[in-house]
Amino acid sequence: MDTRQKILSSATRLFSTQGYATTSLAQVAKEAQVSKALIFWHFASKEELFRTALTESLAPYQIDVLEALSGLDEFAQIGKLIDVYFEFVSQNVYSVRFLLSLVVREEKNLDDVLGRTTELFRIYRNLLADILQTGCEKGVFVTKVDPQADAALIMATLNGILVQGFAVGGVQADPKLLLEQFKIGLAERLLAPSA
Amino acid sequence: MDTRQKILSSATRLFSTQGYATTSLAQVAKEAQVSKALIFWHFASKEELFRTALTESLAPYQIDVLEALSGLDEFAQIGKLIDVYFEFVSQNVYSVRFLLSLVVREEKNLDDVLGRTTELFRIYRNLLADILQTGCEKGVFVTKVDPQADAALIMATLNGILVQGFAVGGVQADPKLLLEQFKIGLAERLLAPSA
DNA sequence: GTCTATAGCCCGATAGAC
DNA sequence: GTCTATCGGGCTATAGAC
Repeated sequence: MDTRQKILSSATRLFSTQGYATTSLAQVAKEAQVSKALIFWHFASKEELFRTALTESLAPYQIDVLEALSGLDEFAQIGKLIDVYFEFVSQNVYSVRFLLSLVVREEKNLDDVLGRTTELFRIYRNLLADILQTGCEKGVFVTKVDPQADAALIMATLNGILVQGFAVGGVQADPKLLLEQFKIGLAERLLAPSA
Repeated sequence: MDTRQKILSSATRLFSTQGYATTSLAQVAKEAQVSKALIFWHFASKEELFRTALTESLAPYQIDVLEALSGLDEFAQIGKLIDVYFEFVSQNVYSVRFLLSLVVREEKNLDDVLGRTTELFRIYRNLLADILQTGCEKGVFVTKVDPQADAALIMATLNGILVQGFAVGGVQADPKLLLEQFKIGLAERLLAPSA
């Protein structure tokens, strides 16, 4: 890994756990094992480093899940989608936590960076809504479904489980367990008595 | 409002929107219309100001909902509990957002302050679990229920909706709408075909 | 490209007058 | 209780040698 990348990955890790203001360039330099001044050779300012780190850590974000869904019935597709979402989050804890902290605080003007995320979010939700609608039309789901609203609700639940997973403090249940419980609930609601 | 309170309320507002590190005492002083030094007369350090602000804004947190629940059947109780939770959050957006940001970041050693919150959270969840169990035993809920897990799941969903409400960015649906959708789903699952 | 050294600023905190 | 003035330190960013 070249120096620029070393700086970037250190910056990403530190910014994501400590936030922008709390993280000093001295800290980044130390972790990346370079001098402070070198950071300024690669990046014009702390802010540019921040934006670059954020953007690059966002770049690999994509949900190409379509092929994984083929051959499954609509209910299994939803289950798969949920699993993919959580696998994705687990593998990107740092930047997910990072983005979440940006959302919770009203930090800086990051609408441009956050835009990429909300777009992914929207795509994912629409995918979910499509599956719900198709499953409903096909008769796979017996219950009446409001595709858009229910998709948004599923996303909300997933995010809720996710956030509870962050609260290391104590009360929270195991996210994996909650996830399974959630799927059971979905099955009971969507597939209903007959199934 | 006396000076100490002015300082505290300015601090709460600023800390909650900007975070601890990003907020300077100069800023607090300016907003509270006092001098920086005066802050140090009332509070030993920035950290003490922070903890005091947090604790005091947490003090009114209590969910005395028991009387509001009496006379309702178990399903209505859950609905009521959900409404109360959201009303509560709506009326405390600042500090809720604040606490959430503390959870998302691994900021400082706030386990003591956060403890109060997690305790409330646990109480609320247990209340929910109790109602679920009672409703199940009474036969109000037809579906098999795992009280603890399902209660945690309901909490997760509520929090998820809440977080999505924070993401002002654009995609999110109206929290109130999601909430209604959630209740419908609960009804379909818990009360089932007969009811 | 990488370093050391340092300028210049803002912060938290203190001293001391009123 | 409230202020002004100021300290020591850490920060971002720059200058300049190698």
